[in-house]
Amino acid sequence: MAATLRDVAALAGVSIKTVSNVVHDFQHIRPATRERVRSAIDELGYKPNISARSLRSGRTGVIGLALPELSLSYFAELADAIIQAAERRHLVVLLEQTGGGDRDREIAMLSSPRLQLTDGLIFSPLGMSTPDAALLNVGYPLVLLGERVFGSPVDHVTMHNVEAAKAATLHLISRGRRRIAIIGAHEGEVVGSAVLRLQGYREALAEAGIQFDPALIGNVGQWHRRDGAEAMRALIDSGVSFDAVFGLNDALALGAMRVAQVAGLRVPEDVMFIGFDGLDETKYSLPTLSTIDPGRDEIADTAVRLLVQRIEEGVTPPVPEIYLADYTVIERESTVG
Amino acid sequence: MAATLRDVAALAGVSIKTVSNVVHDFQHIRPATRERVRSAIDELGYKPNISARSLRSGRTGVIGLALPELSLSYFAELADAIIQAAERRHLVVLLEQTGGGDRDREIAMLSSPRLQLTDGLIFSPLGMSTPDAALLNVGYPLVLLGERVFGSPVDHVTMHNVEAAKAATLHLISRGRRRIAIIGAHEGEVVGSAVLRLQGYREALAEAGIQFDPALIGNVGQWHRRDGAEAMRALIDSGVSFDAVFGLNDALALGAMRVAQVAGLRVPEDVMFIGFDGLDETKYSLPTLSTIDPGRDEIADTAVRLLVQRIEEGVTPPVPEIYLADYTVIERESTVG
DNA sequence: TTGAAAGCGCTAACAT
DNA sequence: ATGTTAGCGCTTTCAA
Repeated sequence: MAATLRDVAALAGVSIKTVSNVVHDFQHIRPATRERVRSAIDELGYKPNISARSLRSGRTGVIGLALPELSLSYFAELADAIIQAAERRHLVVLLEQTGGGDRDREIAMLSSPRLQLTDGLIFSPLGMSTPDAALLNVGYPLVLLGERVFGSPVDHVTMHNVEAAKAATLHLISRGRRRIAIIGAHEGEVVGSAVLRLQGYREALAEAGIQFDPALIGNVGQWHRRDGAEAMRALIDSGVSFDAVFGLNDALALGAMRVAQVAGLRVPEDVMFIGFDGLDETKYSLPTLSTIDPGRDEIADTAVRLLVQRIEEGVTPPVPEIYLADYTVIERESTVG
Repeated sequence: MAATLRDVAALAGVSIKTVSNVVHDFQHIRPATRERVRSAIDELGYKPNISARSLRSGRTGVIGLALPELSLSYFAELADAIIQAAERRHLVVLLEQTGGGDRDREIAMLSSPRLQLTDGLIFSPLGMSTPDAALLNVGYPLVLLGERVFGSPVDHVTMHNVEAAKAATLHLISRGRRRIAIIGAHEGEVVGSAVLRLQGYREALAEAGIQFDPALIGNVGQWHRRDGAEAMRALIDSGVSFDAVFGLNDALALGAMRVAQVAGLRVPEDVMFIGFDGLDETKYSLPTLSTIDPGRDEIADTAVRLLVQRIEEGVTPPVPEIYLADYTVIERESTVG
């Protein structure tokens, strides 16, 4: 059986309060006492019982992270960053997967009893959308990620999607490209990353005085590498001419770039490619892929910081904070020259 | 403030024991009573306090998962599978990253107080090795993954590395290839996946009567896509002739295949490729990559099952169980023809 | 079939 | 500077 405060107190010949004081590094402890307690702790291998502590204090030191699925590299890297950010604040992360955009599962997760021993939740939905905003009014600290839900009553950490997509497009334009294809549009959607990034693309075209050509828009189902490959194949087969491709995320761009090369197109000479997400993988592709770093570490760090803040305040604030991370255009071989 | 058992009991006009009985679906409750309690629970939105429950019962319903880093796709997919397997058993997963093979951090993690509120741990080391086996004799239920540590006193779930690598090599041989290059050897290492898989390769060659040629062995530092690309470049530059490549993991194979294609080699006509891990990504590469499915879901499921078993037994068994998952050769475009 | 009550290990208010 | 003590919300004997 594990040692308790009481055991340590008995061995050190003091009260449990004194032991507790030592454990918590309180003032006003005689050095000799502290020493005696310390060695008793070591001798018994005492470790505080977190369940008891959190029953008492109402805090567990655990935060929840709910995201679609780790098999999607973007979310794996996001989880990586969030776990590291949490660790810096001495928090540990309980990870739940909601599946690839299943709205009902996402909503159910918000009231899952499994989150009971969590002090708060960082939530990255993929299926919910703005009309569901009110559902985020849960009774515990919650920080929202992503671009599916806006106007919710909780803190929201997201990125400058429109501006970043515009910057990506302008980057291609600055390289002299005018026939810029899009890979990854979601036909008919009105919310989410695809819509925002497509908007950024159109703004860039408008600014450069290039006419928008619907024939250059490649629609996809999901945002996996395969979808990018398929869309690229369709684009090539359609016979439309293009000299650059903006993949709305890196997986799409990588899949598309692959197909283009196999079809005999040279990158970047014939076609330039840029992606979006700043995946680690883009550093290792051939050629290396230009992309938008959406500030993942900053997003992770801010999300944890805001969550901790809300946890410590104890009450949901009247005005939720919206944080937009800085983005960076990362120029690599796929757009050089 | 959240409702407690006491609140529910008061509203339903019964004792807390009765409420507890209803919550736990015990027998011998008059239907009318049950109903009254049920509606009180609904009315108050009662949810059991897990901290209190686990203080009392000694269980939290949380298991720990410690692995190197989610940025490595293999571990992201493993985590995905383990979280799903845990969910099936109504367990939730607390995820810790030990970093990319940092032995000291791995060892420190084993006695981390952050694991306190965990019923047990699934541990996948990358830096520790067999001499450290005794360190796994921790005081709580532990299941070991991977091929870094053998002979430890705990349950171990791993795979038929040698046999699977042999099967991969034989697959290439059965396709008529004789000059099979290896990408991913770790020079000088005596423990771990690289050693075992290289052994399988050599056994296959021996069985087929093909002489081992050290010039075909590509050494790498890590097992990332980039390392595979670099090793491939070196191999091509060396001028050695080869008609097939066995990447010791999928990332290596993908990186290598890329370089080979850019160098003008046709896959599979000139060079066949096979990887190892069964990453989701191998389904979407061009060409799709043959690989070894090491039974990831089976590994995940077994690890969770064994852990639950140990948690329920309460004591470490005298004889640890070693479970070897089944592997499958997945034949794709990169080895067809 | 239900109730009363002890106590899991800890924190913190209060006492000395 | 240190000790005493009342609960946090739950599970679980034991009793009724």
